[in-house]
Amino acid sequence: MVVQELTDTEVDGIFHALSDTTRRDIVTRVILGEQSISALARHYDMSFAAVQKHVAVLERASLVTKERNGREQIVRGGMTTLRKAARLLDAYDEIWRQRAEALEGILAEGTKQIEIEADR
Amino acid sequence: MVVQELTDTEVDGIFHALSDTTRRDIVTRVILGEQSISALARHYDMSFAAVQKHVAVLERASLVTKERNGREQIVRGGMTTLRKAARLLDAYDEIWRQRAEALEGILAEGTKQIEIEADR
DNA sequence: GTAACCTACAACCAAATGGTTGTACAAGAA
DNA sequence: TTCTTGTACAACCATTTGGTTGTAGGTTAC
Repeated sequence: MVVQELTDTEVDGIFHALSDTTRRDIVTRVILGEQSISALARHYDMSFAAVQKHVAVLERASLVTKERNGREQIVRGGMTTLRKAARLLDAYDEIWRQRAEALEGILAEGTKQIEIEADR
Repeated sequence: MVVQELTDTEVDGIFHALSDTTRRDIVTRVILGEQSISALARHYDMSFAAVQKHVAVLERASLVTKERNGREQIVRGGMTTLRKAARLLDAYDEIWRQRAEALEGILAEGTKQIEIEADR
């Protein structure tokens, strides 16, 4: 499925980035208000370096951006990417509904036998 | 963030399951029409066992269900879980919009200085 | 019956993941 | 200047991941 100018690899990265509770929590915090990495790190029971790595994963997926401000690195939310992921999942729902409608149509016809992509 | 009767571990599993191109493709195929595992396997350049493992990952995340029919194992889409994931991502967008509105309100006030969860 | 097919599962492997500690360096504060 | 803070990055480690092959058992077809 091709949706919204995102490559498969990019989508892989987005969902991988979101597959960790700590990283999702970081996303929540930065969209509520940008934070320095060390400010973020104080919230978690792990080393600064570990949090730094989590932020790097999110940054690679364009879910957050970093911007240096003096000695601090400010992390902000990359909402467009998050929205793209949301719309991607909506697309599955869309396919599902279309298929449901198609099936209703077939049942309404009653006579024709249509094999839907059986492929076996 | 707590959303929709899903534990952190479950959400981890859902996003992890979706972080692989082959697995997303399997989801697409089964919501278009349920398929046996071997029928799915023919589409990919990897062993049957590898596809079996991918299906197992999706099943653990409740993104698909399996039902035996004779010697075949029929894979179907678990759309409710997919919808929950979509709504979860929508929730981030919701937070983002609320925050944007709050910031507008602050700017409109003009006089007060409000520190939003700076935490440093 | 035998043969072919579909599935399950174990064992194995290389690579990636998620954490750690340690070192180094720049920017602010005292 | 010196001290502290914030960051970057390398090295290391245990575990997980994503693939393989091989073996075994249950169905269906002939």
